[in-house]
Amino acid sequence: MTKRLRSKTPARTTYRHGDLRRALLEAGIALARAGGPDAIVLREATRRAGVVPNAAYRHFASRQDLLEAVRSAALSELARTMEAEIAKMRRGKTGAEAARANLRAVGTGYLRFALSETGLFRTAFATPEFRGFIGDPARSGESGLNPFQLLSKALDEFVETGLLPVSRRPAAEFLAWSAVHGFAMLVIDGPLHTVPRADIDGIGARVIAMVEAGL
Amino acid sequence: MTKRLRSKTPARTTYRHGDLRRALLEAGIALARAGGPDAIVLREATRRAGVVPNAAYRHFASRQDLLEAVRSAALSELARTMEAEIAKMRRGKTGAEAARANLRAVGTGYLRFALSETGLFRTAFATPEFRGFIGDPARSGESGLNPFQLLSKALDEFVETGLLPVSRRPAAEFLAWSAVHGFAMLVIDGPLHTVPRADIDGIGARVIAMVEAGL
DNA sequence: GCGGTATGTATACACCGTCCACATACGTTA
DNA sequence: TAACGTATGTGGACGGTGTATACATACCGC
Repeated sequence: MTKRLRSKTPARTTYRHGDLRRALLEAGIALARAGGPDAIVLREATRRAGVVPNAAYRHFASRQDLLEAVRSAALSELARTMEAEIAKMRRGKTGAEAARANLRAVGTGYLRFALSETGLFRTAFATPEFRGFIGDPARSGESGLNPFQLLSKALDEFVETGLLPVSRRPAAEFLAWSAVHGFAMLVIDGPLHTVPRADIDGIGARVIAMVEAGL
Repeated sequence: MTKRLRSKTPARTTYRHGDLRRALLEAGIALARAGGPDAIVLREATRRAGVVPNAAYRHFASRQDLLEAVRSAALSELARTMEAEIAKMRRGKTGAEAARANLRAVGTGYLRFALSETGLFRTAFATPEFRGFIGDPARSGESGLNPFQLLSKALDEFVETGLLPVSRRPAAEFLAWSAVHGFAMLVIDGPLHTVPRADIDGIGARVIAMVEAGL
């Protein structure tokens, strides 16, 4: 377990930092990106900000509090990745065709983020603190919707275009989410970990197809 | 974060312990059961075994190594829970009906374990070390099959009884597993965390139905 | 009965999160 | 403009962790 911990900003001329909270948050995000939630270590974040360990406590109540802030940022970035995928896949489609493309985009965007930003993705789901998950602007994308809400919207459209009977709409989010989230987990640190990316994409597409067919 | 760490066996009359490896493993299992993978702390395990911290290194190369051993035990117990569910649900059924019951039992057994032994379940999937997952007797139930193999067998039966076309058999494990595993995750430390158990069981049944319909 | 090896002990190190007391600079108000 | 209160960063300490290295003890095969 070799650790290579170095300061980005070893010495500061001013006594005050300027924007330490943001600096710590960004250090935390960088750590999470590289190593997941466990890699977010307070002392290292302060080191990178060029500040003494305890300075962090002026801006975050605890390590957990910093982690929570990083988590919000990760969820927000996830939402943006999903939005980008939606915009791309939906182009030029209408009605049921658009609804299908939309739901697929939600799934593939989710997986794209999970597989490319593994550390942040794992951080985003590293704690049971989901209270306030719905409707927190800090966790949303540019549309103002968080990942969960993007999925909900896609499913609403499924009902509107007659692809899903109203009777099966309730809790449908969780069916779809379960499949895609579980798949991501199995790839990230499960039995699919060593499978080549091309195969992963193929199986991922089948997972999304399963959701469409089985919802 | 109050910690109540006490020795089970504070003083030993003999210099040798007798079966320290087992004692450490069982302490590790107890810790994991109560608090998940992060709760497995080497020093506490040795404390419970009534032994000095470094004694652990005679039996486990590192904390990670102990964690790995606990993980195997957890997977084994998961397999046994699934086997019990299979035996229960399959009773008196044959052919396609038995195959369906079998697959459902695999899913519900998995969920039963995930929701009742949360700490062990989270430990079972706490690391990307899935090399050797398939076919390790230490991770199997009484049938000699591990959780993955139990699922595979259930899907084979789906093909044999004509419930699933051979063309869609490859990698079907991962589709089914994704859905159920993801659902478990969303319940354990996701947005379904606060939903009452009765509702969870209902949605869980729909997840399994989705798999059957969409496979 | 002896010697080697397996097992447990003692001591120490670096790292972590966090508490407390202190120092410095900034903003407000007189 | 000077004084002061408050926000922010520092210094030092404590108990916790995993783990390395050197030493002590007991068991086992000859």
